[in-house]
Amino acid sequence: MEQTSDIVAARKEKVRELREVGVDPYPNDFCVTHSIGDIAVRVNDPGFIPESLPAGISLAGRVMAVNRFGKSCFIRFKDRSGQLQAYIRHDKVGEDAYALFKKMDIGDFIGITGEMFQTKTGEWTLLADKISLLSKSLRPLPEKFHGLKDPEKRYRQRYLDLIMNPEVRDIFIKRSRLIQVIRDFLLKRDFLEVETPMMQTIPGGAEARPFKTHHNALDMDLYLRIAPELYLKRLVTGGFERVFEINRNFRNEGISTQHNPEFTMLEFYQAYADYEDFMALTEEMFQAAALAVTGSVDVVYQENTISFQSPWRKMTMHEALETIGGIDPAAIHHREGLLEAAASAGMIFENQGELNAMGPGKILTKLFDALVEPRLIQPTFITGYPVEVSPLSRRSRIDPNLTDRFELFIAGREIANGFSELNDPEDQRDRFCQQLEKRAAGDDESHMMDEDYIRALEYGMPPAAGEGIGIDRLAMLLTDAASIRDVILFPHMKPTEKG
RNA sequence: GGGCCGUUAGCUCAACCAGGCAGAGCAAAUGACUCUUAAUCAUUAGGUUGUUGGUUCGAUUCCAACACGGCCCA
Repeated sequence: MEQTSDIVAARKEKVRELREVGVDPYPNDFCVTHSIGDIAVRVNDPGFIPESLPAGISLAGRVMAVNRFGKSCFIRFKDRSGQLQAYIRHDKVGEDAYALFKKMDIGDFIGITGEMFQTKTGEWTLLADKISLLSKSLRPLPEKFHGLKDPEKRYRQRYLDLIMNPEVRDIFIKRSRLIQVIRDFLLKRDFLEVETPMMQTIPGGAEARPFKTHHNALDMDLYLRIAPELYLKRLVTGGFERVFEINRNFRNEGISTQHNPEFTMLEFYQAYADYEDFMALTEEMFQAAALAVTGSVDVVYQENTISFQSPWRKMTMHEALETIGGIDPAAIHHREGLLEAAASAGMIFENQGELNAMGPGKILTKLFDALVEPRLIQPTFITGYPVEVSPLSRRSRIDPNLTDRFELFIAGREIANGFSELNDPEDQRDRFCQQLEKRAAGDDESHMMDEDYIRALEYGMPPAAGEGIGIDRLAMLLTDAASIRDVILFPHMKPTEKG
């Protein structure tokens, strides 16, 4: 039980008094004729003609500020679309209504019916004929000027953050628009939006630790998905040649400014396309998204300006390690050289088991993550990923140790991962077996065997390309957010002692 | 997992270094005020200083552990 402050007690007393005189503090019968933004935009238009307004405007919103005088009062109230000033006069609304109005507080929802007029400073204001309390607020809002700053409180009580901080509200509107643009982009290209299982018996499609849960009636363990990939490719096999899904993935890993345990991923698959087609498609998609969300293909992100203008830089992993990572080309081609390079780069491997499970490909990508990734600021496609770290990707025709795969890096982070899909069921089985060996050697992020997926491939899957894009990270880029928590409405937080 | 920083009134912050009655602004209450917009004026109230211990005559202040959060590193 939280201690009740004097302020809350006083407001509860007001509720009691209102009920006593027959006023419902929580009615639901007020008829709104316009949004506040609708009226605000009209009256602020240079070509506004006052006669164009209808007589009798009814607006509803939350009271954000009050300037009281003896027998009149200015308030500012807002709804989803905007904010407006209203003027309430004792001689206009009547004595009884004005007396009731005196019980209203900042934070209350009210409905006002009246006419627009201009104050002596020229501000268009709603002059109230009639005011109604729509919902009584019992707790005081944070302070009007400094707002709510405490990050913990902002995340835990996001509703307060949204009420007080318009820029936070704006981020989530942009996030919504981003997802809408991506959805439209894919639908226009004949992709079908689908939903696949969140609860899986074999958590596949990525290398990550899953969350485990339990189905009571079936008495069986299930995993929350780490990726939808294998189900989406089953659908490609089933004849849905172009599919996509925008939905949550769950990974049982640490939390940071870049990681939330549940995050939103776009995955899409297209038959008869390859990874090069998808690099081109990705450029187009990101340009459309940047334009729709920020109005430009050049986006300011923290201390950098990111340009989504085509063409984007492309490098192989080897090239990037040599030119950006400063690794000796001779060292790249054998395990010992790579381990030496890793040691001189100050990388520490946690235990011998993990190290034993690592082939040269894994060490290579670890080196890349440490030395190159943070330095890829402008959009860059990295290709030439080793087969060892790409168990679901098609083998390169030129070098069977590499795959037809790319990852996209922007602002020093991985944003997307795409490849031509491996559709040879025998090769896929071998790859899974190699993953099982790594798992046995101590790498618990290795892929599990999925017999049904192989069976699907045995029926024949058309050649296809697939890609996954981290929506939260893309939203961060396009809203200039430093932390993933700033683009997730309710980021994961540990419960407090009091609950 | 490690390092650093933070947690004081509803909110934003002081006071802590060098222990001695815990303050301000906004919000709130009461009063004045029919054009304010961070309104103004007067008065009033509001605190288990994150939790638990320790040192001390005395702890918001010093020490320890813990909880939660932020940033950085792994």
